[in-house]
Amino acid sequence: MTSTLGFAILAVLARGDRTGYDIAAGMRRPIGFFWTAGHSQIHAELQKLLAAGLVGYEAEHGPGPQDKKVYHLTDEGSAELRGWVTRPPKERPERDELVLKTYAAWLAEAGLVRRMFADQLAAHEARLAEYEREEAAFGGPPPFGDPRFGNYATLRCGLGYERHRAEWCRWMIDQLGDSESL
Amino acid sequence: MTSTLGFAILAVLARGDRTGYDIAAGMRRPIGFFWTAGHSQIHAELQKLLAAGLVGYEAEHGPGPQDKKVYHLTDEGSAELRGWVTRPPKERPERDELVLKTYAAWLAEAGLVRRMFADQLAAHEARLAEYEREEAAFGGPPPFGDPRFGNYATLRCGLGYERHRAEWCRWMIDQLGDSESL
DNA sequence: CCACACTATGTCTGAAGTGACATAGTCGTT
DNA sequence: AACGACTATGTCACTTCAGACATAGTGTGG
Repeated sequence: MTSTLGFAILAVLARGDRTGYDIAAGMRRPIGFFWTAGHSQIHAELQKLLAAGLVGYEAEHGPGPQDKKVYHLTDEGSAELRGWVTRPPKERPERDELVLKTYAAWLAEAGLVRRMFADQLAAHEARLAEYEREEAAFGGPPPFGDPRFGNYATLRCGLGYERHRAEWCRWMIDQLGDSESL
Repeated sequence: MTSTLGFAILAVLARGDRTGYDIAAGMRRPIGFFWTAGHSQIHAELQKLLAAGLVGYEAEHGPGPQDKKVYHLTDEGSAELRGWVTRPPKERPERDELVLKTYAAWLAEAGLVRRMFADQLAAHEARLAEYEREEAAFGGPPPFGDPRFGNYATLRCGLGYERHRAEWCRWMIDQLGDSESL
């Protein structure tokens, strides 16, 4: 009964051996914009994966009170991951604070709501520009089977998401527009 | 220190008095596609809101061992909600299982991945059709200040999201396309 | 030579969220 | 008259997650 976080870790390890620290660093945004976790969670999860025999590690001398542990996938871990990839994802409930605020926006002053959406729009446009730069660095999609295909495909998703979100913000600002106050 | 769930409840109550049961029912998808919660969580949260003086209730005789409690916003609750609406939302980390699977998709058979995306696409198209029917029922956006503005604006967001998602699924299927297997 | 940032592992507390269990009245159907 | 669906409130156990605390070596810059 590996959790989704467990599979996220396995997915990272499938691309190369890493320490818990490296996994956590790789999951910090904006690099890993589809799953995040603090290092405390990752260390705990690694111990579960270890107990389940899905990962192993080589201890090396490193900084800190404990040895540095370089984790790798076992054959069982690799098989588990491969099986998981094509199983239909379970629906996660949407929990979006901005949309919730929008639901209640009719209670507030139009000018303040407009300002909030303008800030959101700016943030989305900044991220969009960043993703577009990243996309340009790929010269088109890598072939399926290349690990970089995964990076490119998730980037495409992020790109589409930011565009949708920015467009919605613009629509909201339009709706609120021409309200005298700001 | 009201939680976001607390504000979700206040936002629902701002539109009319309701029992805990009604709030939970209203938050079941697909009606409330921006925040969901089980009834157990809602009853617990209502007690916190009550202790904080943000809501009150009238007990009526109803089914079950306890009285039925019809909750309403207090003036403090209304003020709290109004203040919260235009405060910038805190960034929630994205946690998207399908995107995570995509990141690891290079490990799996193209045919199986394609099948998974075809299923996802079908689900998005079904929801899109449903939202489009709902949108048609509005004859254009209600004016800001009308509670129905909130419903329409969130619907627009959902519409944009489903379109973006469906497009991305189509792109993925295209990438995997012409692979012999299925 | 000292301070600071970075690498690196881990524990603990508490909040948030999920699903099962418990209880019981009303209303419509068979 | 019995059965099931719906209304209605609540508890409990469990998992997930976030953030603080604890410890300590290495490398860089002033």
